[in-house]
Amino acid sequence: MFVVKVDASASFCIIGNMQQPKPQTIIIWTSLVSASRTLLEDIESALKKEGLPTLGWYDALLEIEKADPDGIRPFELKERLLLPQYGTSRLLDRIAKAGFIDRHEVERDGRGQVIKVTQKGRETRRAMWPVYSEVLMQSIEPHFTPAEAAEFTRLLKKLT
Amino acid sequence: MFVVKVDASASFCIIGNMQQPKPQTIIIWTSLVSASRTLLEDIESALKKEGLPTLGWYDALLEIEKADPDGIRPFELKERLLLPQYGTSRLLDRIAKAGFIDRHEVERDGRGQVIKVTQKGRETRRAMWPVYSEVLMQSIEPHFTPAEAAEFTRLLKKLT
DNA sequence: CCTATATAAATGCAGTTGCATCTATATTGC
DNA sequence: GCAATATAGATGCAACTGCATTTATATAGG
Repeated sequence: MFVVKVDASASFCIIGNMQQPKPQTIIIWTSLVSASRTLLEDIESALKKEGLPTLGWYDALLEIEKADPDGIRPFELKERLLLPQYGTSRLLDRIAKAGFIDRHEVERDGRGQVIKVTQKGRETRRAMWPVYSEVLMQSIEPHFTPAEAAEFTRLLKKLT
Repeated sequence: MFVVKVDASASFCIIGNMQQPKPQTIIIWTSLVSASRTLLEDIESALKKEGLPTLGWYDALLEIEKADPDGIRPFELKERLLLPQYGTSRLLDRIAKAGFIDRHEVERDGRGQVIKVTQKGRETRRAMWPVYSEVLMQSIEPHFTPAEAAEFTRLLKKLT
């Protein structure tokens, strides 16, 4: 469930002499959420239209692929994707069921496993990129001059 | 499932002579998602810590409250919150079960209903605002001068 | 060596979402 | 007035998420 609305008008929000956010702050917040939500939905819907997996799978496949040829441990993947442990475990279940990764036992640690991407996984991720990047290009690039893009990047990074 | 990773390096992404996004575009995208995701999580976790409902409820309660005293139809709410019809229907179920809204029959249309906020709903939304706005202030305001905030707003709005 | 604790990963359960469909009432065109 | 269609809203089902707990193995301390 996403946020779109914030109302800071006096009648709805001012309580005693509590410090209030500046109007600009609220505009930044709502525009930020609405921009990322829209982009996200556009990308997911383009992928779905092509019968391709979701962005979550893309991210996971990319990280696993980057770890080639050694493979990657689920606990490492979880840190790189900023996912909870159980989320990673189940995501890997689904990706494995689709045949995009293999799970291998690991030498020195009987608790663990090593994940490696399959050829099919590589090809699928590769097929996703043009769809994914197309939406990014169409939705972002027309709006900014190079100078604006640089400034935008600088400002966005302050939030992270 | 959220996106954090995009890789546009040649080895992973260049396919034939396909047009590629500029590096800046990808940085904008990833920073945007990661900033809004972080903020969202911070706000949700602050609300949860206080035993308050989620942001989705906040938005809905606010819109319903703004429609006082006439109330609002679910199909109007759905448009204002940009939620799917079934999502709205179920969100209202849950909010009603918590006693934050009442559903009334509507005069001229036997299919429909009118939603009105209850006193308890009003109080709950009011209690959420300080928690919500506190995170916004702390996470956003320290990073920007007024001029930067204005420029950031301008750039963000281009994406919507 | 053996118990206590820490780490890797899986899982049961409840809540939420997306999708498709269904029910009920309204509106339109004949 | 009546059939066809449109609109308001609910719901069954499958997939996904968060939370808490569980299983299995590793490591540390005595």
